[in-house]
Amino acid sequence: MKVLNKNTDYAVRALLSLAGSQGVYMSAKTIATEQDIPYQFLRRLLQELIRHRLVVSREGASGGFMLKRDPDGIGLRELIEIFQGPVQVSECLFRKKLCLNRARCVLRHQILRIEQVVRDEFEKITIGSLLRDLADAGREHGTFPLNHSAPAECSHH
Amino acid sequence: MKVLNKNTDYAVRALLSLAGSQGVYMSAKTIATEQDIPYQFLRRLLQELIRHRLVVSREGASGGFMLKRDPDGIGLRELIEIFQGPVQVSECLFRKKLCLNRARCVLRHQILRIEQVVRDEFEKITIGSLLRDLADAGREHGTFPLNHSAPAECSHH
DNA sequence: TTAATTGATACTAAATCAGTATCAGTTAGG
DNA sequence: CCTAACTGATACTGATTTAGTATCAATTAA
Repeated sequence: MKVLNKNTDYAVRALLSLAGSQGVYMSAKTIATEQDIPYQFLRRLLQELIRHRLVVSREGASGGFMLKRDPDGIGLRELIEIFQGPVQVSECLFRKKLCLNRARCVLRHQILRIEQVVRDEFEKITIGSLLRDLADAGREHGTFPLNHSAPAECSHH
Repeated sequence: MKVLNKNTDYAVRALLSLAGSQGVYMSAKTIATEQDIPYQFLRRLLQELIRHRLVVSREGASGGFMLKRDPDGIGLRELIEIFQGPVQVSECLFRKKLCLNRARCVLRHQILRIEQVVRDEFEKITIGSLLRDLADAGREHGTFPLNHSAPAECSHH
């Protein structure tokens, strides 16, 4: 059971880059390099983030992307819902009103409870909180957060 | 984000049927009819449950399947791990020791915490607990739990 | 003018998901 | 001893999702 797909995963990292350089436009190429995300893939994600009004863009040379919303207001839950649809445990059985026989749908309220727990947990984790963690980790190691010169170690197999 | 796939989903329901008729062998056909699960699909799931020693089988005419373990000891977590692999949030980034640079893996400990929460929640839900809920729901409505004559309403689209 | 950039799509390969089909071996009961 | 009802094992299929690539047009700073 893998919870986050590449879309969400990359989106989180892209937003961390953007949150780390607020006020200036950052190009997709820069983000892609910094976070080791496939360039064209990233561009689609950014368009999606624009559609959801999390970031804004400026076209043309020296254009790029900038975070529009407060990093503390962007939770993992929202990103998951954008890129992977609503958090739900089992679609066919417990949704869709197919199971009119309540005795057959006994799992349902348990499942709904878990869905709520999962949503709440992901809601707690925001781009802002992650960025602070990242800054702390950087301080511990005497490096700047989101150090641009850091090697891209998360390469693909 | 869909948490349970059909495998897990059907497995839970099959185990509920088996737990509801402990001590006797129940054929795949009976379970399939009772829970409205595609017959051949179900047979593969049952083989998998045998391999994991959750159920035992008897071959030949009037053969079938029987629950081997205590229903209270079979949690959703175990079933998810059998049919969907270990509960993990994001494979590539935070696993596999690829991210040696700790500053780049800041999400990791947050993610691990969520993974634990999710595992714990699914652990709490067992075949035994579900069966009791089901019996309660049945009593409320004046029907027997897992009533064999109940119509199969969860048909597929 | 041009090089760097975003906007918008179209395309592909591989993996996973959900389901079907087949054949061999086993067993209870007539 | 036959046969019908089973399980065991495995191969196959079509649809969908996932992850990634490619292309072309429009915009803008220098």
